[in-house]
Amino acid sequence: MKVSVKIDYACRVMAELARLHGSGTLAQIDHLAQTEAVPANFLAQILGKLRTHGLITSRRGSLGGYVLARSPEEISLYDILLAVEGECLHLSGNFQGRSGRRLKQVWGEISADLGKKTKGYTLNQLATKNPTEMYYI
Amino acid sequence: MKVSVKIDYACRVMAELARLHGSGTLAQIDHLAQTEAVPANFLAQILGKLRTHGLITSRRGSLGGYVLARSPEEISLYDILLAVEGECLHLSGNFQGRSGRRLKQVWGEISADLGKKTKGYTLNQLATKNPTEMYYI
DNA sequence: AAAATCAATGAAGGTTTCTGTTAAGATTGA
DNA sequence: TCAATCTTAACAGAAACCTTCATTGATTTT
Repeated sequence: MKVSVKIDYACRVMAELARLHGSGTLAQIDHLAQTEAVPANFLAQILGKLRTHGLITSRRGSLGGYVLARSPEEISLYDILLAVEGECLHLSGNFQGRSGRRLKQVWGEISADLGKKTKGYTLNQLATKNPTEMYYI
Repeated sequence: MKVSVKIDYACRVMAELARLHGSGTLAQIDHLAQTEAVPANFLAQILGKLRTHGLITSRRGSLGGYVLARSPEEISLYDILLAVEGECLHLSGNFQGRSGRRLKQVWGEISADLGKKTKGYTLNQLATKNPTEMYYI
Protein backbone atom coordinates (compact mmCIF):
# COMPACT_ATOMS: atom_id res chain seq x y z
CA MET A 1 0.00 0.00 0.00
CA LYS A 2 1.22 3.44 -0.73
CA VAL A 3 0.16 7.04 -0.89
CA SER A 4 1.09 8.71 -4.17
CA VAL A 5 3.02 11.92 -4.54
CA LYS A 6 0.03 13.33 -6.35
CA ILE A 7 -2.17 12.92 -3.28
CA ASP A 8 0.44 14.45 -1.03
CA TYR A 9 0.76 17.43 -3.36
CA ALA A 10 -3.00 17.84 -3.46
CA CYS A 11 -3.32 17.84 0.31
CA ARG A 12 -0.49 20.31 0.82
CA VAL A 13 -1.89 22.73 -1.72
CA MET A 14 -5.36 22.45 -0.25
CA ALA A 15 -3.87 23.21 3.15
CA GLU A 16 -2.33 26.37 1.76
CA LEU A 17 -5.64 27.33 0.15
CA ALA A 18 -7.24 26.84 3.55
CA ARG A 19 -4.78 29.31 5.06
CA LEU A 20 -5.78 31.89 2.48
CA HIS A 21 -9.48 31.17 2.94
CA GLY A 22 -11.46 34.27 3.85
CA SER A 23 -8.66 36.65 2.98
CA GLY A 24 -10.35 37.53 -0.30
CA THR A 25 -7.25 36.91 -2.38
CA LEU A 26 -7.08 34.28 -5.10
CA ALA A 27 -4.11 31.96 -4.98
CA GLN A 28 -2.26 31.61 -8.24
CA ILE A 29 -0.55 28.45 -9.42
CA ASP A 30 2.92 29.93 -9.09
CA HIS A 31 2.31 30.92 -5.49
CA LEU A 32 0.93 27.50 -4.58
CA ALA A 33 3.73 25.74 -6.45
CA GLN A 34 6.44 27.70 -4.66
CA THR A 35 4.89 27.69 -1.22
CA GLU A 36 4.32 23.96 -1.19
CA ALA A 37 7.26 22.93 -3.39
CA VAL A 38 5.20 21.31 -6.14
CA PRO A 39 6.02 21.33 -9.90
CA ALA A 40 3.80 24.05 -11.31
CA ASN A 41 2.58 22.31 -14.45
CA PHE A 42 1.83 19.09 -12.67
CA LEU A 43 -0.01 21.07 -10.06
CA ALA A 44 -2.21 22.56 -12.75
CA GLN A 45 -3.51 19.09 -13.54
CA ILE A 46 -4.19 18.31 -9.92
CA LEU A 47 -6.02 21.61 -9.45
CA GLY A 48 -8.11 20.70 -12.47
CA LYS A 49 -9.36 17.57 -10.77
CA LEU A 50 -10.03 19.35 -7.52
CA ARG A 51 -12.01 21.91 -9.48
CA THR A 52 -14.14 19.48 -11.50
CA HIS A 53 -15.00 17.70 -8.28
CA GLY A 54 -16.20 20.91 -6.71
CA LEU A 55 -13.60 21.31 -3.98
CA ILE A 56 -12.20 24.56 -5.36
CA THR A 57 -13.27 27.24 -7.82
CA SER A 58 -11.03 29.09 -10.26
CA ARG A 59 -10.98 32.35 -12.12
CA ARG A 60 -9.08 33.14 -15.28
CA GLY A 61 -7.45 36.32 -16.39
CA SER A 62 -4.84 38.59 -14.96
CA LEU A 63 -6.39 38.61 -11.53
CA GLY A 64 -7.26 34.94 -11.63
CA GLY A 65 -6.44 32.10 -9.29
CA TYR A 66 -7.98 29.47 -7.04
CA VAL A 67 -10.13 29.50 -3.89
CA LEU A 68 -11.74 26.84 -1.74
CA ALA A 69 -15.34 26.18 -2.74
CA ARG A 70 -16.34 25.50 0.87
CA SER A 71 -14.95 26.43 4.24
CA PRO A 72 -11.95 24.39 5.48
CA GLU A 73 -14.00 22.57 8.12
CA GLU A 74 -16.19 21.16 5.39
CA ILE A 75 -13.40 19.65 3.31
CA SER A 76 -11.78 16.44 4.48
CA LEU A 77 -8.78 14.42 3.41
CA TYR A 78 -11.29 11.86 2.18
CA ASP A 79 -12.78 14.42 -0.20
CA ILE A 80 -9.35 15.11 -1.66
CA LEU A 81 -8.59 11.42 -2.09
CA LEU A 82 -11.89 10.93 -3.86
CA ALA A 83 -11.36 13.89 -6.17
CA VAL A 84 -7.82 13.04 -7.18
CA GLU A 85 -7.92 9.24 -7.33
CA GLY A 86 -11.58 8.39 -7.64
CA GLU A 87 -11.69 6.31 -4.49
CA CYS A 88 -10.13 6.19 -1.07
CA LEU A 89 -8.33 2.85 -1.44
CA HIS A 90 -7.89 1.53 -4.95
CA LEU A 91 -7.98 -2.27 -5.15
CA SER A 92 -5.72 -3.55 -7.91
CA GLY A 93 -6.47 -7.22 -7.37
CA ASN A 94 -8.58 -9.31 -9.70
CA PHE A 95 -10.11 -11.31 -6.85
CA GLN A 96 -9.85 -14.59 -8.65
CA GLY A 97 -8.58 -17.86 -7.26
CA ARG A 98 -9.73 -19.75 -4.22
CA SER A 99 -9.13 -16.82 -1.84
CA GLY A 100 -10.06 -14.00 -4.18
CA ARG A 101 -13.53 -13.41 -2.86
CA ARG A 102 -12.47 -13.43 0.77
CA LEU A 103 -9.58 -11.08 0.12
CA LYS A 104 -11.85 -8.65 -1.66
CA GLN A 105 -14.03 -8.61 1.42
CA VAL A 106 -11.05 -7.96 3.68
CA TRP A 107 -9.70 -5.12 1.55
CA GLY A 108 -13.20 -3.68 1.53
CA GLU A 109 -13.30 -3.62 5.32
CA ILE A 110 -9.88 -2.01 5.47
CA SER A 111 -10.97 0.55 2.90
CA ALA A 112 -14.06 1.41 4.92
CA ASP A 113 -11.89 1.88 7.99
CA LEU A 114 -9.55 4.12 6.06
CA GLY A 115 -12.52 6.12 4.84
CA LYS A 116 -13.68 6.78 8.37
CA LYS A 117 -10.19 7.80 9.43
CA THR A 118 -9.58 10.17 6.53
CA LYS A 119 -12.98 11.80 6.94
CA GLY A 120 -11.76 12.76 10.39
CA TYR A 121 -9.04 15.04 9.02
CA THR A 122 -10.42 18.35 7.75
CA LEU A 123 -8.47 21.19 6.19
CA ASN A 124 -8.60 23.43 9.23
CA GLN A 125 -6.65 20.73 11.06
CA LEU A 126 -4.02 20.68 8.34
CA ALA A 127 -3.68 24.42 7.83
CA THR A 128 -1.85 25.23 11.02
CA LYS A 129 0.52 28.15 10.99
CA ASN A 130 3.98 26.90 10.21
CA PRO A 131 6.46 27.90 12.93
CA THR A 132 9.17 28.53 10.35
CA GLU A 133 7.15 31.52 9.18
CA MET A 134 8.31 33.36 12.27
CA TYR A 135 11.88 33.41 11.09
CA TYR A 136 11.46 36.18 8.54
CA ILE A 137 14.55 38.26 7.85
CA MET B 1 -3.85 5.18 -1.97
CA LYS B 2 -3.85 1.77 -3.48
CA VAL B 3 -3.08 -1.84 -2.75
CA SER B 4 -0.80 -3.37 -5.35
CA VAL B 5 -1.50 -6.53 -7.30
CA LYS B 6 1.61 -8.01 -5.78
CA ILE B 7 0.24 -7.69 -2.27
CA ASP B 8 -3.06 -9.22 -3.24
CA TYR B 9 -1.26 -12.16 -4.84
CA ALA B 10 0.88 -12.63 -1.76
CA CYS B 11 -2.12 -12.69 0.56
CA ARG B 12 -4.08 -15.13 -1.56
CA VAL B 13 -1.17 -17.52 -1.83
CA MET B 14 -0.51 -17.31 1.90
CA ALA B 15 -4.17 -18.11 2.48
CA GLU B 16 -3.83 -21.24 0.39
CA LEU B 17 -0.66 -22.20 2.25
CA ALA B 18 -2.64 -21.80 5.46
CA ARG B 19 -5.25 -24.27 4.20
CA LEU B 20 -2.51 -26.81 3.58
CA HIS B 21 -0.88 -26.14 6.94
CA GLY B 22 -0.53 -29.28 9.03
CA SER B 23 -1.28 -31.62 6.18
CA GLY B 24 2.38 -32.47 5.81
CA THR B 25 2.41 -31.77 2.08
CA LEU B 26 4.57 -29.12 0.47
CA ALA B 27 2.82 -26.74 -1.90
CA GLN B 28 4.56 -26.29 -5.22
CA ILE B 29 4.59 -23.08 -7.22
CA ASP B 30 2.42 -24.53 -9.97
CA HIS B 31 -0.25 -25.59 -7.52
CA LEU B 32 -0.29 -22.21 -5.81
CA ALA B 33 -0.29 -20.39 -9.13
CA GLN B 34 -3.24 -22.34 -10.48
CA THR B 35 -5.29 -22.41 -7.29
CA GLU B 36 -5.02 -18.68 -6.73
CA ALA B 37 -4.80 -17.59 -10.37
CA VAL B 38 -1.39 -15.93 -10.11
CA PRO B 39 1.28 -15.88 -12.87
CA ALA B 40 3.69 -18.62 -11.84
CA ASN B 41 6.94 -16.82 -12.60
CA PHE B 42 5.88 -13.65 -10.91
CA LEU B 43 4.77 -15.72 -7.94
CA ALA B 44 8.26 -17.17 -7.63
CA GLN B 45 9.60 -13.70 -6.91
CA ILE B 46 6.92 -13.02 -4.33
CA LEU B 47 7.57 -16.32 -2.59
CA GLY B 48 11.23 -15.40 -2.48
CA LYS B 49 10.45 -12.30 -0.44
CA LEU B 50 8.12 -14.18 1.87
CA ARG B 51 10.88 -16.71 2.41
CA THR B 52 13.70 -14.26 3.12
CA HIS B 53 11.45 -12.54 5.62
CA GLY B 54 10.82 -15.79 7.45
CA LEU B 55 7.12 -16.23 6.77
CA ILE B 56 7.53 -19.43 4.80
CA THR B 57 10.20 -22.09 4.33
CA SER B 58 11.06 -23.85 1.10
CA ARG B 59 12.64 -27.04 -0.04
CA ARG B 60 14.36 -27.59 -3.36
CA GLY B 61 14.48 -30.70 -5.46
CA SER B 62 11.97 -33.04 -6.97
CA LEU B 63 9.80 -33.21 -3.86
CA GLY B 64 10.27 -29.58 -3.01
CA GLY B 65 7.76 -26.85 -2.28
CA TYR B 66 6.69 -24.30 0.27
CA VAL B 67 5.22 -24.39 3.79
CA LEU B 68 4.28 -21.77 6.34
CA ALA B 69 7.06 -21.12 8.82
CA ARG B 70 4.59 -20.52 11.65
CA SER B 71 1.01 -21.49 12.31
CA PRO B 72 -1.68 -19.44 10.51
CA GLU B 73 -2.77 -17.69 13.72
CA GLU B 74 0.71 -16.26 14.08
CA ILE B 75 0.90 -14.68 10.63
CA SER B 76 -0.98 -11.48 9.96
CA LEU B 77 -1.75 -9.42 6.91
CA TYR B 78 0.62 -6.87 8.38
CA ASP B 79 3.47 -9.39 8.29
CA ILE B 80 2.81 -10.02 4.60
CA LEU B 81 2.72 -6.31 3.79
CA LEU B 82 6.00 -5.83 5.59
CA ALA B 83 7.68 -8.74 3.83
CA VAL B 84 6.58 -7.82 0.33
CA GLU B 85 6.75 -4.02 0.41
CA GLY B 86 9.00 -3.22 3.32
CA GLU B 87 6.39 -1.21 5.17
CA CYS B 88 2.68 -1.12 5.73
CA LEU B 89 2.01 2.24 4.09
CA HIS B 90 4.68 3.67 1.84
CA LEU B 91 4.85 7.47 1.89
CA SER B 92 5.94 8.87 -1.47
CA GLY B 93 5.80 12.50 -0.43
CA ASN B 94 8.87 14.63 0.01
CA PHE B 95 7.29 16.58 2.88
CA GLN B 96 8.61 19.91 1.73
CA GLY B 97 6.71 23.14 1.48
CA ARG B 98 4.76 24.96 4.14
CA SER B 99 2.48 21.98 4.89
CA GLY B 100 4.98 19.19 4.36
CA ARG B 101 5.77 18.54 7.98
CA ARG B 102 2.16 18.50 9.09
CA LEU B 103 1.15 16.18 6.27
CA LYS B 104 3.92 13.77 7.14
CA GLN B 105 2.54 13.65 10.65
CA VAL B 106 -0.98 12.97 9.38
CA TRP B 107 0.10 10.19 7.04
CA GLY B 108 2.05 8.71 9.92
CA GLU B 109 -1.06 8.57 12.09
CA ILE B 110 -3.03 6.98 9.27
CA SER B 111 -0.24 4.48 8.73
CA ALA B 112 -0.26 3.54 12.41
CA ASP B 113 -4.00 3.03 12.26
CA LEU B 114 -3.63 0.85 9.20
CA GLY B 115 -0.94 -1.16 10.96
CA LYS B 116 -3.28 -1.91 13.86
CA LYS B 117 -6.06 -2.90 11.52
CA THR B 118 -3.95 -5.22 9.36
CA LYS B 119 -2.42 -6.88 12.40
CA GLY B 120 -5.96 -7.91 13.27
CA TYR B 121 -6.29 -10.12 10.20
CA THR B 122 -4.45 -13.42 10.59
CA LEU B 123 -4.20 -16.21 8.04
CA ASN B 124 -6.68 -18.50 9.77
CA GLN B 125 -9.29 -15.81 9.18
CA LEU B 126 -8.43 -15.67 5.50
CA ALA B 127 -8.17 -19.39 4.89
CA THR B 128 -11.85 -20.21 5.11
CA LYS B 129 -13.15 -23.04 3.00
CA ASN B 130 -14.40 -21.63 -0.25
CA PRO B 131 -18.09 -22.43 -0.79
CA THR B 132 -17.51 -22.96 -4.50
CA GLU B 133 -15.53 -26.04 -3.57
CA MET B 134 -18.82 -27.77 -2.80
CA TYR B 135 -19.89 -27.65 -6.39
CA TYR B 136 -17.59 -30.39 -7.58
CA ILE B 137 -18.83 -32.37 -10.55
C1' DA C 1 -12.42 48.38 -29.44
C1' DA C 2 -8.07 46.16 -30.44
C1' DA C 3 -3.91 44.53 -28.73
C1' DA C 4 -1.11 42.85 -25.27
C1' DT C 5 -0.72 40.31 -21.10
C1' DC C 6 -1.67 37.06 -17.72
C1' DA C 7 -3.50 32.70 -16.10
C1' DA C 8 -6.21 28.44 -16.61
C1' DT C 9 -6.90 24.42 -19.61
C1' DG C 10 -5.74 20.55 -22.53
C1' DA C 11 -2.70 17.51 -25.16
C1' DA C 12 1.60 15.19 -26.03
C1' DG C 13 6.25 13.37 -24.65
C1' DG C 14 9.97 11.48 -21.47
C1' DT C 15 11.17 9.04 -17.31
C1' DT C 16 10.66 6.07 -13.58
C1' DT C 17 8.15 2.27 -11.20
C1' DC C 18 5.28 -1.80 -11.43
C1' DT C 19 4.05 -6.14 -13.47
C1' DG C 20 5.18 -10.07 -15.83
C1' DT C 21 8.47 -13.19 -18.84
C1' DT C 22 12.51 -15.65 -20.08
C1' DA C 23 16.37 -18.12 -19.15
C1' DA C 24 20.19 -19.98 -16.85
C1' DG C 25 21.71 -21.94 -12.51
C1' DA C 26 21.38 -24.82 -8.00
C1' DT C 27 19.51 -28.51 -5.15
C1' DT C 28 17.16 -32.72 -4.16
C1' DG C 29 15.31 -37.46 -4.94
C1' DA C 30 15.11 -41.53 -7.76
C1' DT D 1 22.82 -39.46 -14.26
C1' DC D 2 18.20 -37.65 -15.00
C1' DA D 3 14.10 -35.33 -13.94
C1' DA D 4 11.66 -32.27 -10.96
C1' DT D 5 11.78 -28.33 -8.30
C1' DC D 6 13.34 -23.98 -6.25
C1' DT D 7 16.50 -19.62 -6.98
C1' DT D 8 18.23 -15.71 -9.17
C1' DA D 9 19.19 -12.34 -12.68
C1' DA D 10 18.19 -9.99 -16.69
C1' DC D 11 14.89 -8.36 -19.78
C1' DA D 12 10.26 -6.44 -21.91
C1' DG D 13 5.77 -4.38 -21.75
C1' DA D 14 2.47 -1.54 -19.25
C1' DA D 15 1.16 1.86 -16.11
C1' DA D 16 2.01 5.80 -13.32
C1' DC D 17 4.50 9.93 -12.60
C1' DC D 18 6.11 14.18 -13.99
C1' DT D 19 7.32 17.67 -17.49
C1' DT D 20 6.72 20.57 -21.45
C1' DC D 21 4.29 22.89 -25.01
C1' DA D 22 0.40 24.84 -27.26
C1' DT D 23 -4.36 26.63 -26.77
C1' DT D 24 -8.17 29.10 -24.84
C1' DG D 25 -10.29 32.55 -21.95
C1' DA D 26 -10.27 36.87 -19.09
C1' DT D 27 -8.38 41.36 -17.83
C1' DT D 28 -6.02 45.58 -18.55
C1' DT D 29 -3.91 49.12 -21.38
C1' DT D 30 -3.71 52.01 -25.20
